Amino acid sequence: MSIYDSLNKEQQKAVKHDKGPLLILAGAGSGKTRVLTHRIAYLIDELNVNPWNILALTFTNKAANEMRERVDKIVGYGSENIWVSTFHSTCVRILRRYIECLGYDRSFTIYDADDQKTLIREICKFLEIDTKNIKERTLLSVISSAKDELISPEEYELNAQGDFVKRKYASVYKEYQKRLKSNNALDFDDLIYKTVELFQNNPEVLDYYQKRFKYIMVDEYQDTNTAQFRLISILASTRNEEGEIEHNLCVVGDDDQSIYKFRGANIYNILNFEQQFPDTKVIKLEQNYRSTQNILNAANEVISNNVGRKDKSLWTENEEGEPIHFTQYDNEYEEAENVVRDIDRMINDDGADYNDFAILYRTNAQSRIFEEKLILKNIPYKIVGGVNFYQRKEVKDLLAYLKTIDNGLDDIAVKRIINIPKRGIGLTTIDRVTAYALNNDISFYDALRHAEYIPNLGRSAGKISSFVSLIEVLKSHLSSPDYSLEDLMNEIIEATGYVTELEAEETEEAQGRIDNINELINKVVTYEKNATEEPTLSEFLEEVALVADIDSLEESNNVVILMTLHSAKGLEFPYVYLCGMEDGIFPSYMCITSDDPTEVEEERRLCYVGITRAMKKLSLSAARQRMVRGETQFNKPSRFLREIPRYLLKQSASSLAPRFPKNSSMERNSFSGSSYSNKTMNSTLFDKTPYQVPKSSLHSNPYATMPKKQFAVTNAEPLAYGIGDRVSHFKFGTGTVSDITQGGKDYEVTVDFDNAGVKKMLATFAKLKKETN
DNA sequence: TCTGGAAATTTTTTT
DNA sequence: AATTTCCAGA
Repeated sequence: MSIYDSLNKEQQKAVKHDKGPLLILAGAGSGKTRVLTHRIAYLIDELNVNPWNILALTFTNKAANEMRERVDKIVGYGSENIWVSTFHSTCVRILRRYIECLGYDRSFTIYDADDQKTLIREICKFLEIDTKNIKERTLLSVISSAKDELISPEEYELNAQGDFVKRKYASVYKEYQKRLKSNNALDFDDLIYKTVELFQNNPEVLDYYQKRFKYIMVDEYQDTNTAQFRLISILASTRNEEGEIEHNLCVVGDDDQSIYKFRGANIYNILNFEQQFPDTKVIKLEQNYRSTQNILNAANEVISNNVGRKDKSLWTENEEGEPIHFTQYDNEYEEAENVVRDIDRMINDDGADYNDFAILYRTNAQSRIFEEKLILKNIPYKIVGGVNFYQRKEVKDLLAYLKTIDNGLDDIAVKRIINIPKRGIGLTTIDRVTAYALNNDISFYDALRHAEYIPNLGRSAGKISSFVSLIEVLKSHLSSPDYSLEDLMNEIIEATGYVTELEAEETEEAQGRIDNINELINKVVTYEKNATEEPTLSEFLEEVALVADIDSLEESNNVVILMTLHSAKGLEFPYVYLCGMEDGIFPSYMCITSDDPTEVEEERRLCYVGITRAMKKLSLSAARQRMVRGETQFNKPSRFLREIPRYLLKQSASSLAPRFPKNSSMERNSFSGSSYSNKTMNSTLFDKTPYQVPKSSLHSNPYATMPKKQFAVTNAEPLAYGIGDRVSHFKFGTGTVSDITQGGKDYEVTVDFDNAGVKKMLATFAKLKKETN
């Protein structure tokens, strides 16, 4: 049997595509990652493509790691040479090698949103811009969009001629870019922008990567922005032996799941792909292996209200399943309490696991109430998103020390820690040093080193010089051979008394901060242990800069997951609670009041994403009354609820106050009223309730039934070896089988190889032979 | 230079 | 409601 037999017809077509541009329109749950990984395997095993010539791009580390893991399992040989990584890491890797061509130093640092804001604030002060009139975040978003569109500061300035405000923006953008460069720093957008610039200005560098990446694959293509599009298209324009331009570019995406417009994503990248790349082959994957028919029908109906989308419709062989539940509660507390109670009941009565559940919402702020109720019920949970670990004050402080040691040009980092802990170096002193640095065209840190020559510093000069010598001592220790990054971290904590100070506080909050610091030390240790080459401070800081919150989500953790709809993309859960379904919350107030109708369409796509996360049961809820930023709001049920056909919905009465919106019959369930009538308990929102709850397999583990359906293939033959047996692999040599588990259609075998370490692989592809002696 | 309390501000989503 | 910024006083 072949590994491709388990794929459906369309999936096979995509996998077996040879050369030229390929657009795979993959609906939610249609097995796109399977297609991507199998296509990589096919290229290598059947078309003899060198693994070294393959580049696979994703948006999150999580997606990249998953793809890497799955590719490792099915590709026979050389899978470690395939370049699987995120856009941002890929660009960093390229820039670390060649950024000197652009006049930056190779040890550049990466600025996060916080650093950007600090920098913008400094610039506003410098250019005497009143931040009451022009907000920092406006400036940041203007600059970010410009970079996403590959518009340089000079070009922006040219286009801003007649417009006073735009000219201001232009001056800030110009200064911002100038300072980033003198700080030897790049922001997130720069990573892409500068790589494109590098390729455009240095044909020999471009040529190298074009020859290397002969086959390029892009996941979540609908989320790419203009800069990323340019990056991909330049890279993918290679010449074949006959000297013709060839685009061996395979993109996978779903225009209906494009939800990152605010981040610069350009939906026309996917909508116009066929025009951009003539001779594109288009393959649609419409069979869904994830959800019940009811869930898919609801999703299809909702998304059909959008115009200007590629026509497609998901279908499934799965059962009809439960109806979609909707409950309107009196307020957000009741909503949270009942959702949590429902989860608790299903865990106790139906044998569901914690990680079968996801609570999804539009904004991070909605998570808190759920968190409180989960704690009350003693249910383990994890909140994805919100304040990232690396954004915590204590973590940022310590990282700023590391950055200062690593790249003395990073003024933002130096200024952050110069008075942490308190050294009696205040704003006045910092301003004087900054002015000196500016006048002499040196970095802030270099100015500190010359503190004795700076006028009017007074007693501060001595304080500064002791700070400088602290940093210099740490630097010199780091350059000695036996000194690890862990040692450096500990010495920083020791020298600054950071933890001691927190311990003295004796509060729970301080203890939490100490825990975070210990966690950071763990990350350093893990990094050093796993580093493939000599661990460096730069590389550690880079790894830290590019993590997303979703990356740390381990499927093995048996906890209830709480996150925003945005974070949920790409994931699936048996039971999904989609909360806060109210006009003004979801869709958001901003987009309802906007005169741009495409904004509601983007929210609708977000709704589509949310609905299609659910495998077995989807529960929707809304609150009549909700406190938002200290103000009580009375919201109507979301307009998206009206777009779900009533026969798919089952409305339950909220536990305390069984009240229903007024005109609840005749037209397609209209939730128009903000006043309520006193209908009886038994009435529903709709004029008929034809729904019968099917006797579905609620009690069984959903993961056990789904994958079997997905791969309708007979089980693999019994294995010729068992746990403890000695086996041999054509590449990894001999080893001992340490574990065998039944996964889907195949056995997953864990082998502890004598020379290659522990590997997990699928029995069918591993072709292990039992050692007879 | 540092502190605490009052006042202002939050506008979705995030690699 | 919660967080950040502002400002007077020590």
